[in-house]
Amino acid sequence: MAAPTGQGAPTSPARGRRVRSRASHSLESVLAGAVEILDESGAQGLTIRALAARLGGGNASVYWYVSGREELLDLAADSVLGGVLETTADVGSGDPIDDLRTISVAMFDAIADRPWLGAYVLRQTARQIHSLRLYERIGQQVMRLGLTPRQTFHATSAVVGYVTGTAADMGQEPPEVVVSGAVSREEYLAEATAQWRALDPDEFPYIHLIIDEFAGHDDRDQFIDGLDLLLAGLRLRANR
Amino acid sequence: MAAPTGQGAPTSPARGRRVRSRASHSLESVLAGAVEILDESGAQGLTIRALAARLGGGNASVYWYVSGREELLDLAADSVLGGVLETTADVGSGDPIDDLRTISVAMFDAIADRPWLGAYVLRQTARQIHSLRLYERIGQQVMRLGLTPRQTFHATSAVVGYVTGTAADMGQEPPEVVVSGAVSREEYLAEATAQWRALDPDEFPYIHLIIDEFAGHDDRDQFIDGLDLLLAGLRLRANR
DNA sequence: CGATAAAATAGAACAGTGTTCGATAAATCG
DNA sequence: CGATTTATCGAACACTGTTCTATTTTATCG
Repeated sequence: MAAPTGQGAPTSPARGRRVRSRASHSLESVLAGAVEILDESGAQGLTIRALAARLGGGNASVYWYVSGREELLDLAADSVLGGVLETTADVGSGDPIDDLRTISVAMFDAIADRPWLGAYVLRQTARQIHSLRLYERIGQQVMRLGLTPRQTFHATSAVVGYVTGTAADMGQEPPEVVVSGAVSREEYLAEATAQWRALDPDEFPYIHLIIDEFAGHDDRDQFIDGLDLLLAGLRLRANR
Repeated sequence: MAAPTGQGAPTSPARGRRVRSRASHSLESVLAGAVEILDESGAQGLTIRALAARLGGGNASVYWYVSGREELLDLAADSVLGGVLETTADVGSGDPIDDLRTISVAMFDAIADRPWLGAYVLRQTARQIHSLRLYERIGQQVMRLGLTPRQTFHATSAVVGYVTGTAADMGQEPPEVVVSGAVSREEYLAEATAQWRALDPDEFPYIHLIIDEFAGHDDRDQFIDGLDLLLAGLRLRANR
């Protein structure tokens, strides 16, 4: 009745001399298939039926490994974050704020080109074990700054909030016309900036000041620049 | 469900006086109804049928005012942000960073108790006029710091990213069991912290350091504390 | 071994969704 | 008044997540 939603790998299915008349999955293969679909066609493209078809089985089989679509998305996001955990496994021996920066950038990179990820990352740590560990790892760097528990908690939340918020914003699912390929990404951006240029300069001085920057900006640079603002403020507080 | 008047004989033109046999809407009433439903039952509760029923008309009528559900959500979110725009109308004559703080907090307050808002705010400025103006207003405060266009753009994006990211995170739609009322919010939180407390202290020192803070924390305080970190870093850069 | 229980798989059906279509009523205007 | 535009609405379509039940495969154990 209860599906093994936590971590347990179902007993190995890979053996058998007889030809299978039924498909055979595992939590890992289900999540891998989900991530594939998500990467290809976004969160909207991940339907239970599409996933079942990719796995070569029936729809209902997915529900053996996952309680529903929501948990599927949470776990798929969490599985990707496992990669970030590995990438940053050895971080933690340098300057605390430098280490914080390293982890944050790694996290950003993971989310940046996965538009679907932002919305499901660090949502339900009860079922997202990798997310929890990543949160812990970030918190540990902040701990080394010697602040109070309260300050440590707030600073960690601020960093996580900035990273996920900015990454989610930048990795936003493009409109369907772009996904479908009817309009190229460049055309779409050109039209957006054109619309901004048409705004009244007296009413929108800021937009007009930064429009050229916007038109040719790099998301990653922008993210890191903002992150450094936050970390500068944090360093200031730590040295007080 | 039924039409307000005279559903029995739709085509009968009632002798002396005309009887309205059809509902009549407007974009404003459609968005207002949408916001009502969103406030009551979250993004998942906003279905076209539920909205049409509240407006007392047919489903298809909604599509006269809005291209689809996606645009409906974008516009509903934008209409709420109009309130923030009014609240902060007179901001802009004090210390730039203080003003930035004021606007950010106003924006946070608007999103905080509207779990659905976070995901749709500042998404499609092409159709979200209030969002665009709010973005402009934030940018104008940053402009006053006398940074380069590039720095101004990055700093503005950082503030917006932090505010929306943190607010969206904090205003997350609670699990269905909480929404439905099967489990109270306190019980849910108690269970979550209990699960954290059960973690190995050697492996999760950070979690154990902050668990008491987490259990009794106030979202708003936490948000403002983190915001001040970011603004401190910004002030540092401005004075350089 | 073989029987019995448990773990997995899958087809079909259910209730609900966003959206489109065509008909039609109401408002507008010459 | 008639003609045209604006707005409303029921019905239908294609698709969704999910559940039910039956069935197959694997593990357990006397």
